[in-house]
Amino acid sequence: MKNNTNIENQEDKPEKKIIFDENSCPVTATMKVLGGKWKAILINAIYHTSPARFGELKRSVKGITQSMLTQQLRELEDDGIISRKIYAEIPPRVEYTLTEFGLTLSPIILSMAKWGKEYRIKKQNGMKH
Amino acid sequence: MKNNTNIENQEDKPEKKIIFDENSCPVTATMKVLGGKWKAILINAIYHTSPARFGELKRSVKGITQSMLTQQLRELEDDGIISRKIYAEIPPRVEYTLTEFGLTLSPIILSMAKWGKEYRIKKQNGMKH
DNA sequence: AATATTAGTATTATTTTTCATACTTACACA
DNA sequence: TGTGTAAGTATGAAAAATAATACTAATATT
Repeated sequence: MKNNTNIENQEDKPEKKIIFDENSCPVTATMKVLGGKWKAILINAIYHTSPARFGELKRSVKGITQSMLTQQLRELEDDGIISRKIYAEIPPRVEYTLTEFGLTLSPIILSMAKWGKEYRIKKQNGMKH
Repeated sequence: MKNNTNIENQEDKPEKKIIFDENSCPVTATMKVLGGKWKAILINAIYHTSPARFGELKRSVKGITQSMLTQQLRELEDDGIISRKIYAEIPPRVEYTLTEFGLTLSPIILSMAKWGKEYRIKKQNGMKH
């Protein structure tokens, strides 16, 4: 009786047959909105500096390119997270704010910020596990 | 006084000069651990079926390939989120569980699951905003 | 008349992620 | 002797994400 193909084991550990599907997992759904290299930091930035102008975000979010910024802001807008207000001025002025729905992300953003800080500390201390 | 380059406006809306840096934003740090196509659903799956065997995950997480599964599990292990227990049996048996540190992700996972569900509803209803 | 300003767009490259496929190991069982 | 099993590795191809660069509009200021 050296291996696990015996009846005892098979009966002791029946397989749990829950299915996890990309298209129905609510955590994955959230990740589709917050995922990628820039969404989280952008939401965080707008959360802290709202209303945020385009150029202001371009300067404050280090490393982002103009085209990425435009693209990511559009996607967040399409997802109903932020709103875009255009002022009919020259040169143009556009202000971004979190929508009411976007603000419902707050618990996620806050818990992620908290966790991220502790993860940093753990990494600094050598990640002994 | 048609545009915003007048003194009044410049004084009314001074630029907030907070800097958001990829490498120091704690939200981005968390995203590096949870991001990508499979991490969130995997954590969720292990969270619900722990201890989870490799082949069990391969069958329950729909669409994931064997090599992706291996790779993502290794990264989660390297990040201290999950632990891998190998049983010296033939055929092999390997069980994955969330570590104590991995369990500290629970508030994030739970708030993301909750939000994801509401987002789905909003999308179904046509996303009027 | 030339230059600066803001918030973009368009296009092409490069990098990163993900996928598909074939291969491996050690033993049990037919 | 050959086949099945679980948990992988290795390799190259394809797809997706991100970056780099150049361009635009309308007006104000110099």
